[in-house]
Amino acid sequence: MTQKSFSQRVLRWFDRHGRKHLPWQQQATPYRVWVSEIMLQQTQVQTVIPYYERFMQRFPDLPALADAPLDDVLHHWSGLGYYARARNLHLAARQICNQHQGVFPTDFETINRLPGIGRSTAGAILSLAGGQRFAILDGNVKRVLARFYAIEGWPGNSAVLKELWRLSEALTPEHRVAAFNQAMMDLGATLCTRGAPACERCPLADECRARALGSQRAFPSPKPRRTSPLRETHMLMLVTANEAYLQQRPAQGIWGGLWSFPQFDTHEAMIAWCDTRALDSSALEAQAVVRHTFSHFRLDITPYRLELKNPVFSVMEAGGLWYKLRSAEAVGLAAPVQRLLERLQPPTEEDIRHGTNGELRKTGPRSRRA
DNA sequence: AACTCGGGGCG
DNA sequence: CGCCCAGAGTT
Repeated sequence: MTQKSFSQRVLRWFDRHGRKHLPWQQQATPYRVWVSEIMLQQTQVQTVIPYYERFMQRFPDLPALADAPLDDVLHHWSGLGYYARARNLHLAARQICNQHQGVFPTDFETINRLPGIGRSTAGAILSLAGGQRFAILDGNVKRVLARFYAIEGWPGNSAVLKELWRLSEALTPEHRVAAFNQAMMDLGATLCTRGAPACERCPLADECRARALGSQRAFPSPKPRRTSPLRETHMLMLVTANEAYLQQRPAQGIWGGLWSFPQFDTHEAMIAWCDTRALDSSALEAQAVVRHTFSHFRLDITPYRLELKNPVFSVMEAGGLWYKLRSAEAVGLAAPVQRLLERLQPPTEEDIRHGTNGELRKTGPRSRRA
């Protein structure tokens, strides 16, 4: 598709369906666009709007922002997160007032050097507020372009990023740049969404390569995860001669609905749990760490054994059971829990004769949902 | 519970 | 240059 055809389609769509009544689109001065762009880097439009209104009421122009104490700026930012951006905003406002007599620069390089403003934000300010022909490349535009051209690779990779910038530059029209850039962001934010793109309403759909491949969601490629993060947990193995105490995990999340030992982030939390149930936490015996690997992270489990004479009623609560070690109960067990249960199983004389280690090994429950 | 976002800062 | 980070919202 030619640049002209691409931008015509996008602009035509914008005229019919684009957003034209956002607060920063009214009196789109460089200052107002700048503040909106910084807020929108971290938060979606609907959330930003009330913050933006309050911010503009308090800091209506560049001098108002530059003259304000940082604390006041942070106060108006609180709840948005990413407070370093508010600091940069304030710092840049002071720089503009000191070095440019309070007039927002209209030169790309000058704007690009201000703290917190990079290539995309500089382009957005100059195009949306001044109509200058500069391309942008925020997350929305990256997604639209990566799909339309089926660009392989993660956009954090410099070669991929360079290619996306090249495409964005090449597609940016000479005229109506503000509408075009706003339209590209709107397309990404409202139609070409990450999870369920509404291709049937997209003006580019019939030439979109990702759509032709039927794999819109594969673009842009996700960030490659090399070393999965290592997490830690502590499991309490409350055992009698024949039983172990298990709890059913919440239906949602890791090991949803499966049975597991009581689990704690810290050893201290485990001790506190024992103490409130009149269990002798000084008798806890730490066992060898078990490493379990998930698709996205590794989990180091530190098991602690606490031997009891009899099943103790005081630990019982909703979603708990005393698991009979020698009977294959029909409950789903998290994989590492099953391994730990096997270890708990004292070998019978028969096991010793046959060189096996307990009946769970032969007939133990599989990970079937309870 | 993982992923996302643009820019800054690090080695 | 490649990698990680801030942090609240989204999926």
